[in-house]
Order: sequence, then structure tokens, then C-alpha cells
Amino acid sequence: MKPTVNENINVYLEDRDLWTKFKPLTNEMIVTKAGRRMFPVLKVSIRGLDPESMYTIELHFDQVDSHRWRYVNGQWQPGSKPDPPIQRGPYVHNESPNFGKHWMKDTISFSKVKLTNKTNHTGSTQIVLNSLHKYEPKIRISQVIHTSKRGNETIPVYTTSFPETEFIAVTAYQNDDITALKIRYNPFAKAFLDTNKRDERELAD
Amino acid sequence: MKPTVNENINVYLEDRDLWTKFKPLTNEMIVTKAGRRMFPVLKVSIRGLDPESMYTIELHFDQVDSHRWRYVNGQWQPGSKPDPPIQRGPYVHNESPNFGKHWMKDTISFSKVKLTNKTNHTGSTQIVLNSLHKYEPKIRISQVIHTSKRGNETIPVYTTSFPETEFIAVTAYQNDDITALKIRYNPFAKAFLDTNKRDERELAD
DNA sequence: GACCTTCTCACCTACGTGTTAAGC
DNA sequence: TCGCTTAACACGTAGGTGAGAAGG
Repeated sequence: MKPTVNENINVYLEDRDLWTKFKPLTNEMIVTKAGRRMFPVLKVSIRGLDPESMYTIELHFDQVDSHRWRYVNGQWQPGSKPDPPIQRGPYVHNESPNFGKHWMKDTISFSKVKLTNKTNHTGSTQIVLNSLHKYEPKIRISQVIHTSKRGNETIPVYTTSFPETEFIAVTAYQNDDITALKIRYNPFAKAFLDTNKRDERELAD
Repeated sequence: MKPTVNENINVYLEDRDLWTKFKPLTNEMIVTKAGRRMFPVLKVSIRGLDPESMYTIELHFDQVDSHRWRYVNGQWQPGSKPDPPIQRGPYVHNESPNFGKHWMKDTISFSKVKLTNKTNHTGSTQIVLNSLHKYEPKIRISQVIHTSKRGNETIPVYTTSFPETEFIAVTAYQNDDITALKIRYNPFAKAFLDTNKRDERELAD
């Protein structure tokens, strides 16, 4: 059985307005030992798959250059040489494998992926990145073909990436403007939004 | 392609010790408008699947008799005639479809299924039951066969049920002993466990 | 009245945030 | 010292409990 390579596959980035608020400031994503979720969350919608065929969807993080970056005087500057690269598998979306009609039904969210700077992770949700290196998320769609009674083939049929979602991995935020945007739009950081509002009120008194 | 009907499939109930605490008292499960999780949670481990074949796993609730039950003087008594039966689809485990090797890797938990007494539900996790009727959970394993470019067949290959997990659906607990067991073993009910302990301490003072 | 259902509530579990101080 | 990382923390989101009063 041959893969149904559909020439009409398209992957659309959701929440593009939000991503474009971060992009011009150079976005940052926290990495921790246990793993930290991304914010904004990467979400896509997909069209053009064969509804009855089976697909697996993966998220990669491509290192976009060969620099270790430094934040100096409010500016990101490329350093001399990068840390040794990390070879790790991609994050496989937790609803994989599934039918084309499933993937096209609703927006696909990568909210469960966790970014970490520690190897030796058992969980399938953690992805290891080098801190202070620049990455670009990439989506790969592969078709799952049942070739015989004893095997399956996973054949890439589409790959795309989103420049708007580029970021530098950090262990603590460097740019205060990035921190402010994270607090403003991430519901889980509402504690700090309320504090800011209270401060404003106290200043007004 | 023919289904790989494996004669060696076996499904084992997990947490059997916990279930057998409830069984002799006649277990009860709450149904609510929004849907209520089961406790204990139904968990199984599966062996004997073909690792490379694809399966879907479903949970049914078989009505085990034709009675509407009543709790009178600390005893469950069968009533005369049951309410009209509800015809609804099964709960499909959220990791479906998936490979045999995936299902056999870890214990499979049905923690997300929610029991309700209201029809007209949009969610795929809610299962409608008749209150005061007796049910027995049943697991069905079906193999997914890609028959052609434009279709899949889902063929049942194994079905089993667990007498230990039988229960009567209720809108409020009838038997205080059942309530006590739920509080004792369900972490989400710890508030009431602490209250009991505090009461005991206050009595001791 | 008796029986069953519904709703609100306090109190938990579980975990996602940036902050801050300490560590290296 | 400086740059970066770690761990504890307060404070949110999100949602799972039975209790108890009210409703039908």
C-alpha cells in the first residue's frame, strides 16, 4: 500500500496575533529541570489529509543558528560558539496515531510539550533544549502504513515551520518586556497581573 | 487484510483489592447532570495483542437486570419494572486508536469517563445511565483494519466484564458504608476524611 | 409525607506562573 | 564579580469530593 501523499495538505498557525506580539522583542521560553510548558502554546489547524488514513504528528525544535546568545544592555548578542548539540527525538503529539478526519476536526494544541535543559528524562512529553540557543518549532506529519502483519512504516508527508514562533531558550527571562507579555496573556500568571494592578492603585492613592 | 484474532488476549482488572471492598456492600456510583467520574477508577492491563496491529478500546455499561432498585431499611430491594432503557454508544478510550504495543505498555485507565443521568450531551466522555439501575462495566477491544483507500473497519476481537465492578447508579449515596469507603480511599474526598479525624481529636480532648 | 434529584458550597488534589534568594 | 542555574515560594487556574439545603 502506498502512502496517500496529498499535495493539498496545509498547516495553519493559530493565535498568530499573539505570537507576533512576542516576535519583534525576541521571544524567550523557560527551560527547567522538570520541564516547562510553552507560552504561547503552539496550536495549528490542518487541512487536506485523507480522512481515512492514519497519521502521526510531531513537533521538532530546529536550532536556527550556531550561536550561544547573550543578553547584554537590553540586546541579544550572538556569542562565539554553541554548546554541543543535543540529539533527541521529537515530541509526538499525544493523540497520535489517528485518522486524518480526527486531526482535521479541531485545532491541534501542543500544550503538553515541556521544555527542559536536563537529559535523562523518562517522560515522553519533555524535550531537551540548550539554554541560550535559538530554536524554531517545526511540525511534521507522517502517514502510518500497515505494511505487513509484523510492521508499520511511518512516512513523512508534510513538514512546515513558523518563523513567528522562534525563541531563545532561557533558564530565567532576560527581557522585561517579554516577562510583561507573558504575565499579561498567560492565565496561569494572573497572580502577577493582579499585583501590578494593585501597585497601580496604591500609586494612585 | 484479515483481523489478527489473537486467541491469547487477556484483560486483567487492576486494583482488584479496592473493588472487592465495595462489592459485598453493593457499590454505588453517582450520576450528575454534568457527569461524575467513577471511583474506584476502572483500570486494566492487557496482554496478547499483536504489537503492530491497531486497536480501539471501549467501555460499555451493561444493565445487569430488569429492576429499578430501592434502598429500604439499609437494604437494596429490586423494584417492579425498570425505566425505559437508554441507547447510547460506548465510551471510547481517549488513546484510541493505537498500536497493540501501546496498549500493552502500561495500565490503561478509564479515569476520564463521566457518568450522567442527562441525555443531550456534546462531550465524548459522558455516558448516560439510568439512576437506580444496576450496571456492570464491560471492556471491548476492536481491531482497526484499513480496508481500502476510503475506509476502515473496526472488528471486535475480545470482550470481557468484571463482576467486582458492578454498581447501582444513584444521584446521592444511599449506603453510609459506601460513602465511608469512598471518602477513605478517594484522595479528592480528603476534606471529609480530615473532618472526621478532627472530630475524633475534639472528642478525645 | 416519602423519595429522589438538583444546586451551591467549602475543601481538597494537581499543577502552571513569575519572583526571589541562594548556589555555583 | 559576573553570568547563569536552581529550588522554595505565594498565588493563580482547573477541576474532583461529599455535605446539606432546597426543589419536585
